[in-house]
Amino acid sequence: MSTIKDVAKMAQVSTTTVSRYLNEFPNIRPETRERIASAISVLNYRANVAARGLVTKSTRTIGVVASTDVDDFFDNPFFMHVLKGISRAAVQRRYDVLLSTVTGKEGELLSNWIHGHRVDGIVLMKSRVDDPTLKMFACERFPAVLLGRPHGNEQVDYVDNDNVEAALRATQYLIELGHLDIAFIGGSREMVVTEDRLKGYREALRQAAEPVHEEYVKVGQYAKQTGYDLCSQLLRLRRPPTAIVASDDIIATGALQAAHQLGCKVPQDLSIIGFNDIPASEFTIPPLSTVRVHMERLGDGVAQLLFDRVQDPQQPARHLIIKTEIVVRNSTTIVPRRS
Amino acid sequence: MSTIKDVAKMAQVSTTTVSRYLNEFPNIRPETRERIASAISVLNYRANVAARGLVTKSTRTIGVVASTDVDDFFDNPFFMHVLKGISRAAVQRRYDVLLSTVTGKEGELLSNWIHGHRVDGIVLMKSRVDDPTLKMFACERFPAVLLGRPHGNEQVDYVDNDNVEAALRATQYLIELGHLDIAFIGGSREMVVTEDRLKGYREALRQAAEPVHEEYVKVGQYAKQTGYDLCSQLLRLRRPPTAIVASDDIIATGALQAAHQLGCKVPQDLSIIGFNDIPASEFTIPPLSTVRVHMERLGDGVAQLLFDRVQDPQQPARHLIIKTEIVVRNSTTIVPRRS
DNA sequence: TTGTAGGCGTTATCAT
DNA sequence: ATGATAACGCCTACAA
Repeated sequence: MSTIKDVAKMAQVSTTTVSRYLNEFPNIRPETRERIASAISVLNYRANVAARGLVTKSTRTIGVVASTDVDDFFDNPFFMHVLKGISRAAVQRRYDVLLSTVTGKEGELLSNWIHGHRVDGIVLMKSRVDDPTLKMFACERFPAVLLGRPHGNEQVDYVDNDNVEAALRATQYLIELGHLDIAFIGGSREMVVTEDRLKGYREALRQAAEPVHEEYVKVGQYAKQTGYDLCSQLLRLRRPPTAIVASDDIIATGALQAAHQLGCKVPQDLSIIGFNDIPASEFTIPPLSTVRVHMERLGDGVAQLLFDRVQDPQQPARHLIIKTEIVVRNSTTIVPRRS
Repeated sequence: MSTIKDVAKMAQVSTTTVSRYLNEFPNIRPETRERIASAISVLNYRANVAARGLVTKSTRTIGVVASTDVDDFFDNPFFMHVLKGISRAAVQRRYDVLLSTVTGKEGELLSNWIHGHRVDGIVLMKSRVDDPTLKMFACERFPAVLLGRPHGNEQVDYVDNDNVEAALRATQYLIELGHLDIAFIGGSREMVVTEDRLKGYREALRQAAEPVHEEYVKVGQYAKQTGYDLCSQLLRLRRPPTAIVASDDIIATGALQAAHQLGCKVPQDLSIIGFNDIPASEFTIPPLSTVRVHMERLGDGVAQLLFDRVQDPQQPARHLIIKTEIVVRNSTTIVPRRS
């Protein structure tokens, strides 16, 4: 493995000049430039990232940390699409992406990355209601962007959907179809996104002057199994709901399966609307009505904000809200006659 | 940001001792140990990765490069599940994962990562039939593992499915159902995986003494659109096939859609079998028969081989073949009567 | 058990 | 337009 010294020696110049060449300084004689270029190509030289980072204090790397269970992360197309947006944006700017999923001790990971100068900035995926890591960022003044929104009014950059509004509209849509017994199933209430969507759901009911039946509100994890379990429970209720708002397509998918197995026909007996519009939603049985959240745009936005902040760490916090829209497919219809 | 010197000063010891503490050397007086520990915690110190890497020549990072289109990568659950396996294995060993998707100039990326000492080892996802990057690894003797298999007999570690065998069995299964007009649709023939599965398909036909109709063999990209397009083409043939082997569930999904739109009933009019058994395959209309490839195990295997090689770069090349199995759902049935 | 000093490969500061 | 030299923060002989 050759170093800058080897190149300098072969090109018969000082390491300084080689360094200048590498960093595209203007004032180098074309002749010297030539010699350096050919030396580099002969030696197949590439700058040592560690050495460079040590002095420049920059890594040209951004970290992406998903504070979720590994399965919930990789199995959920939502995250993968956001990740795609981030990755694409990073490649464009010639940055690398460091990826990590940790549950529990994300604090330690972040400490290592931040204080260990491992990354120039961090994307934090999914915020919890009471997120200690968020406080870290605030204290550290380290470039970071949140996917989702903070629960309090912390000064962090973030990109989020209009979740409250979206859930409100989704529920209203069901109400307009004549549904009154509408249930809500979601992931952990520790996630802000769950709270927000639940809030929109409640608000729609309130505006329609309908009561919220607490046995209609159930949560678990952001996984298919949760959808399956909760839907089963709902359908076994004395008075089962005629419609369900699922706070994630993955969950809706599980609900679909449960309904099917319990002989409950969707949408005739039960309407289901999901969230995200993952590709699979188009192919479920029946195709799933859902709230489209523009996953890649979220990723783009997150990357955009992050790189801006890396460049100017002092600027005031910025927020980006991506509008959603309801996609009506075949899992929702007008309310059935009560038997 | 504090350095090892700050810690040393505060703990009233030399940096050497602190370094020893960090690297868990045995001979440190409990008393000193205490002082160092508390200094670290007060200063919230973490070792600078660049500085450490500069001297140790290790990064505790593995690189994952997908030499595919960004969309084909992130949209395909196959890759995401493999990535999950890798990520999990890396976390266990306290390694970080650097992720990159590049099309075209993967050579430059790999050069930078390898010669720039950016990673300790590399996972290369998907091998092309004539892959120059593979030759690079061979020359560089850099720790690397291939997901898929090399086309020639290059000396590289790799993990792969028994693709030829699997496609053979899948096709045989269709033949046993009475099908004779069996088509094959797949991704690019530049990928070894496509060639292997095509080979198994041909072999099954050969063993059954059936001719291979070349108009029944069609390829495109590993994307849903390809499945849609190719299936449409096949169904418009003078004599359309009664069954299709799709070399990826994503492609099969597109085929399903095309059949549906053209009024061709699956499986009554057309049997389709896919590859991979992605989660969505269970929920397509109808649920997809497919070849299960144990995606996460592939990821585990890749990581296992890679870390072994990082530890001992000299050992001879190893290969891991993960057995597949056919999962029969509802997209395949006995051959229909020819009208 | 602990400390001193040199070096890892690069960039930055001053010179020339 | 180019060089000499001193950091950057850590580890590792070697010494005590």
